Amino acid sequence: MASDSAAPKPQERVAASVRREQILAAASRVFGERGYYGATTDLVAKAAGISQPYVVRMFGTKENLFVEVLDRALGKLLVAFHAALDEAASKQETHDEMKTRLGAAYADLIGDRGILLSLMQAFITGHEPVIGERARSGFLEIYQLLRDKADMDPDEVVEFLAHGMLFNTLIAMRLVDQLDADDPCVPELLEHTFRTKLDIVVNTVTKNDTTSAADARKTA
Amino acid sequence: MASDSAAPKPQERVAASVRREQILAAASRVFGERGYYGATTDLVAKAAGISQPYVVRMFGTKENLFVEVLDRALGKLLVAFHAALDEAASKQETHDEMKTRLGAAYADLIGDRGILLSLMQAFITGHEPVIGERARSGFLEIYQLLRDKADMDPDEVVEFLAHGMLFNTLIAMRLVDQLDADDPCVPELLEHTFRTKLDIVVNTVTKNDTTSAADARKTA
DNA sequence: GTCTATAGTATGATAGAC
DNA sequence: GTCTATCATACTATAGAC
Repeated sequence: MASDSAAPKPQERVAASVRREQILAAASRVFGERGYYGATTDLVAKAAGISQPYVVRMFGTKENLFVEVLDRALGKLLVAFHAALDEAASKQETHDEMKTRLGAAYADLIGDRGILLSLMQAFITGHEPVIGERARSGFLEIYQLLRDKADMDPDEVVEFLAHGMLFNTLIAMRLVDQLDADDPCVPELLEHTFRTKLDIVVNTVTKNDTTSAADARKTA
Repeated sequence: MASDSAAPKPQERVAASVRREQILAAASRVFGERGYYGATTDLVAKAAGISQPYVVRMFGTKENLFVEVLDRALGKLLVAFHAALDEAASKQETHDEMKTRLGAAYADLIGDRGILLSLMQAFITGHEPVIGERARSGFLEIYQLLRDKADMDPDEVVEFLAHGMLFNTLIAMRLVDQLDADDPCVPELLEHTFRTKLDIVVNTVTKNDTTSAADARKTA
């Protein structure tokens, strides 16, 4: 109800590196919601509170902006997994404890819908030469990290990734927000997928949820 | 190399029901590749070999066309699963044999990239009121079919769905086409995901692959 | 570091002919 | 059943001022 508070018009001069991150965060939400083709540089600009030509000026092309959004998401994911593994190692946790920790790190990261959805959008854009290539190499990087640094065997990694993809889908579909639905299947499916009580699921998933991309559209 | 053979200009009068199916098939490919926002009615028209206003005339709005594409995909999926279950029942197969049969039916269906990708695009568009609602109810229908008619317990269903989502992602990402890549992880990941030898995977996945959406774009 | 103005193109949908 | 013509809007990217 707080008017258009999500995208305050800065209009002040800000260090390029700061502005860069603001734009990337806004672009994650817009690309996540509308996909590579459907997102517009103007929507990104509005979500970031700056002018459209400035977005283009800073990133050159829409394709390049998307690739940078993807790199940022993959980077955060790799950093989170490395941190979780280091933590598990330092505490001499068991293999299963480490896997739980990895799952928690993942759930925490994709609590940011922009990150989650822009990753999914990248995977679904595999036919674009530049984006597809980066998506594939990023996915393989994660596979290798889990197999080598987390010491999982291939079947274990596949299991882990498969559940991650189902997480992604349920959150993207917004089934998590449908708990009040009349269908008793919804809580059943969610509890069995997330293997934990529902209130924890909802808290984790809803925590970082931002709606700036939608705000920008309404404001437009 | 066969020029633009994929989208022959019909120009003849054809029964509306036939034209309808042609447009839906073309729209599946276009929406699958470019998403709901990024697809255009003109691209759909070109892929179907008819004029853009005729697409709008027949389906009213782009949103309605997308919903019909989604319904068609969900319908095919449900029919395929029901048929697989009936077949398994008539042959008095074991629970595990039935699950294998379901997996095969799924792999066969998503050999059509248009179906696979437009389903994924629908899931990722959960924030659109009409599309999101249909995507959620369709997903729940599949969940219930597996749990009740296939007699799986919730954890089994989740396991089945999770692997399906990983299938989807790997195919969408076009990792399957990257077997010649220098990275030995690719075949390893694919073999463990699809739990079968690679040549079977590739044959199944590549079988129905059409490129008409891409053709339409080049022709434009 | 950031803007306004704008060029050139593409968009969804309607009107109306055949 | 299918088209051409067209309106009003929106797109990416560039030019150039401050």
